[in-house]
Amino acid sequence: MGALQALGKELERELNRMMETIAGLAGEAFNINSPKQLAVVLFEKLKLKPIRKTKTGYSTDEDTLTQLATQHDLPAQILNYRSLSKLKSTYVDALPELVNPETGRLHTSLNQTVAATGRLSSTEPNLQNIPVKGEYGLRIREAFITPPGHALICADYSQIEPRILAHLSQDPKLLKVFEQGEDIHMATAVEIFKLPAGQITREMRRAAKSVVFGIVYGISPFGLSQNIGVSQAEAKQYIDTFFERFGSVRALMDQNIAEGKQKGFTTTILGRRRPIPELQSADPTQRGFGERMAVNSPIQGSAADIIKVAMIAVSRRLQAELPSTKMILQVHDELIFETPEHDVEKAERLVKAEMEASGSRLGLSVPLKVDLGVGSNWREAHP
DNA sequence: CCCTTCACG
DNA sequence: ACGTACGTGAAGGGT
Repeated sequence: MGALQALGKELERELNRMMETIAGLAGEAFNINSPKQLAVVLFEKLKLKPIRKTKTGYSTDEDTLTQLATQHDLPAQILNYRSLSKLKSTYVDALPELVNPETGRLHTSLNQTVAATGRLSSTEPNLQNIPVKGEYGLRIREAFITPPGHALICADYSQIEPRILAHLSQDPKLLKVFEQGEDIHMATAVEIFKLPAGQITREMRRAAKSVVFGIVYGISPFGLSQNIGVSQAEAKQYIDTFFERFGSVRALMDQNIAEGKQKGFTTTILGRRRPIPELQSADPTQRGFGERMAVNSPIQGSAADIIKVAMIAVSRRLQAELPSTKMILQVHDELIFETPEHDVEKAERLVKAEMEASGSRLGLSVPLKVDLGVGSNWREAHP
């Protein structure tokens, strides 16, 4: 974690430079970390158009500032400042303080009874939200290193939630995509844009990816339109076409909502229940929340079931066959191991095999696929 | 202590 | 007309 001290100094200098630029653009110095003070500068002093309100005032969140960036130079600078400030306070400054003096390592707590869907959660520190994007994010990951002679192995499930969607819905087209090892987002794009694969652009594939995410989250035309920056009408068209082409998915969503309403809870493939009282609410907004939870919980929760089954199987076999290889973290769809260098190849094979086998153990009708990465730090090891 | 924001899957 | 994509945890501001 010594690397983080140096990074902290660098970020401090960078943040100070940005603070001056921002004060110049704003015409005054103010606390950039205060949404309230920022709102005064943006919406009263500079007279920019507010996008939407929060409970306490005008929003200055990322989405808002991105839109305001077309009117003025300040919002983009604020966004830059915010992202660096976040990394510095939450990770670069905080993590070294939490290193255990006895072991010289970070030890998280994994909570099994917090997340309503059955996922684990991680606290003090949360090691499930360590940055993974951007120059500084990657440098934070580089600070997570192995002892000499050891390596990290990262193993993550590829597209686990869409695979579960295919299994739960038994949609013939989705099942075929995964059985044949096709690209789910390309296949979705082909369907919703009604074009051959050769004519699908990167933009179209990206939009299709958002549609799949949207389905898993309990989609609305508004949410999708916001996410991919098209009109609500266009977003609605994508969704309608998706359901036209993947009819069993709509049937699954309807069934999850109806059953949740009737029983008061939803269920995962291992029988874990999530109560959803909102489904019985008279308030349409609350009911909407409930319906999205009813769609998402069986999917997110079944993914949690699968990785937990895999963790038990992997840990059993490691103890018996490669006792020096340790499972050190779970991040929802990925497992991270520390292993002596001479065991890397055996450990990789064992981990991949057991993680992929947990799908068939639970009777999944689609294959699971695990990607592997190896390295001496967390950045290198990330697949 | 609540609110807002933002890091991850 | 209104609010509107799922699940978390941590930091900082402000009351």
